[in-house]
Amino acid sequence: MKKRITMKEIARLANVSQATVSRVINGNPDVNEELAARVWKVIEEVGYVPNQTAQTLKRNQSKLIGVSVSEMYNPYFVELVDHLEDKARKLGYNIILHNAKHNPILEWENIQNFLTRQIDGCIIVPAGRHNLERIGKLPVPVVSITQTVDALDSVAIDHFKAGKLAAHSFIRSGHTSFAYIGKADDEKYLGFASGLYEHQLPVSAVRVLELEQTSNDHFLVRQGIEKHFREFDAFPFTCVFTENDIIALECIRLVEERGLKVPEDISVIGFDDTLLSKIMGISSIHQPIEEMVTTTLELLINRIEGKLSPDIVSIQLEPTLITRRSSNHRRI
Amino acid sequence: MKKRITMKEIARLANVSQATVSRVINGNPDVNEELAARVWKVIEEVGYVPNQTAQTLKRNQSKLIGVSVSEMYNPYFVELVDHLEDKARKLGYNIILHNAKHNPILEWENIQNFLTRQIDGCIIVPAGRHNLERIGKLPVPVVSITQTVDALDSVAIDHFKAGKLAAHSFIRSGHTSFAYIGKADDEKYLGFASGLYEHQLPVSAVRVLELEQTSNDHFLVRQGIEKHFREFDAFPFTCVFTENDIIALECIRLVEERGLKVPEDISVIGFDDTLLSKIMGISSIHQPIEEMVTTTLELLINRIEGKLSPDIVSIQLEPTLITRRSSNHRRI
DNA sequence: CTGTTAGCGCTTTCAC
DNA sequence: GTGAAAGCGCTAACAG
Repeated sequence: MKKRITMKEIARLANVSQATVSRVINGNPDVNEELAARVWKVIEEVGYVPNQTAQTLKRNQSKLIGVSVSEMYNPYFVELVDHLEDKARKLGYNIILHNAKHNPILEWENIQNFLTRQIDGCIIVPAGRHNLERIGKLPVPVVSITQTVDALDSVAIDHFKAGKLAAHSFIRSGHTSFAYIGKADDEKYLGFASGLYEHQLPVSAVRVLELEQTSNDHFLVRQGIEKHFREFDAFPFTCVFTENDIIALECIRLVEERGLKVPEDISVIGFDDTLLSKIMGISSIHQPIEEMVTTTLELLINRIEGKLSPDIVSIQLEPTLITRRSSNHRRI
Repeated sequence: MKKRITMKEIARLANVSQATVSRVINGNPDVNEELAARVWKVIEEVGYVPNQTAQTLKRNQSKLIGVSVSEMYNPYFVELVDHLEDKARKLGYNIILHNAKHNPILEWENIQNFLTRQIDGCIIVPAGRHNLERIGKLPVPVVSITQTVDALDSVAIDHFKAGKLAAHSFIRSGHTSFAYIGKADDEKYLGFASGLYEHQLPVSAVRVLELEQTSNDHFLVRQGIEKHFREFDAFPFTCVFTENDIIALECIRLVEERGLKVPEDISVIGFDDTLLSKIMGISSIHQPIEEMVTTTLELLINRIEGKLSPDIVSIQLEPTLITRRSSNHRRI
């Protein structure tokens, strides 16, 4: 464990001024080549790395982006974070990650902590709506990812359209009685209902099984679904659209435990197209993660660099339905 | 987007010196209560947050811990990171995360980047052995988590013992022909073989199916296993121990696709006891994540604070076998 | 108890 | 082209 080396030390060893070392490191073109070479040599030899903290203080930019996600149970968010970290690093930024666990108080604390670290910008998967207003007033740009919200720049797929996709697919397969599991005040449910409506199916054709908890812990999700299923002797629907893949997976397991077959008796379409659905052969609405991440970072960095007009930017990407085994069945 | 407020500004507004504001913020007990109240009031009013970058520079400690993981495909590492972040934050530290993707060059770049950010310490899931030597020479303390390595402080379960647990369990269930899927130069394989040896079973009783790639991408894992399976008309073993749960899961799927039953025809024990095994009912070696995380942070922070003798600390925790459906079957 | 001051490591005018 | 010097926001002696 050797001591950290500073620029001053490099300057001394290379027999130049600190200013010159700084110029060399920052690629200032008008430094004598010979000097530059001497400086680089010393830097290599002693393994010097610049102190980014001091740079941050001086330049008033940290090259740090705060990322707040609402949870990590859903592999979808993990993929998101993984790509964000990778892509941001390639753009010269580092990420500082917090998991708000669906807790608005924690979310706000985390954001305060980000501020403390002098982040240049912030990307959030909002944990509810509680903090949105004050998040909009932060001294740094913020982009909401995966959720379109009024007061913030955002990048997300069109959830309404996604819901329609699921509805249309079920209808084309001959289903006439439907279920939706998840939060009902969600665009994707509204889209689903709207998709049915377009085909003259009444809203009453869809049974909403609302889950109490917001967490996507498998065990809790399972309990939540089970509670609804216990009310049925026979299932009053032949297909289920779920808020996410975790719910879809647990739904399928519970259906099968009751001796019914997926997709023959009950078809299922999930949401997010995560590893879970890929592994388990579950049909799912695909979210283009890489595109969302690229778009989000572009937007955020443009904001950081002040290149955008103050109007809120709301980017909606196209959802697609990936059909796999769980809904690959035609009724009648 | 308002401008960031500094301590100087607070001092001006509260009509005190900057030093006093600093004292108030840092909870220095000998400040006049009335003054302190006045300062706090201003802080609240303008929503001031201290600039941790400046603190870092001055105090020469960043309260930042670098975390480098070898991959994120395995949910085990996700859980690890999630707990690390949570626990570290509660101890006053933030985490800066990098995914080395099993790439030693990337791993080293990431560590350099950590240094640049003035991390106080570093926690790594080593991506191979390539960088271990120079990692040991870093100017900050480093703890290896999940893997015991010679040159570094480490916290991990006893993989050798874990392998034995799996072997003993299979033997007790009446198995006499075994397979291991994963890297063969792994302690857990050695333990497995040793467990068989203890019961007078020859090393030849275990068939090693080595996977070429280190990544745990489901698709690649599946391909790797398939390649081995294609060589068999009938499986020359009745039970399989795998390096991790992803391999276990894909193994089970492939066995079932061949029309065989798990656990009746082939029993399977995985490793890590991740969500995957919990959801899918796969027997698995449990790793006590929370305990590992707590222990690791304790160790690292003690090192940071210089409270430990220079000797390398290698902590081995107890593995346990969680038996679920995939190995719950007695032969003959 | 409170204010003044120096300085953490770096960048960036401003002279030379 | 290169060096000297000021200052980013904060903490910690040191005076008073």
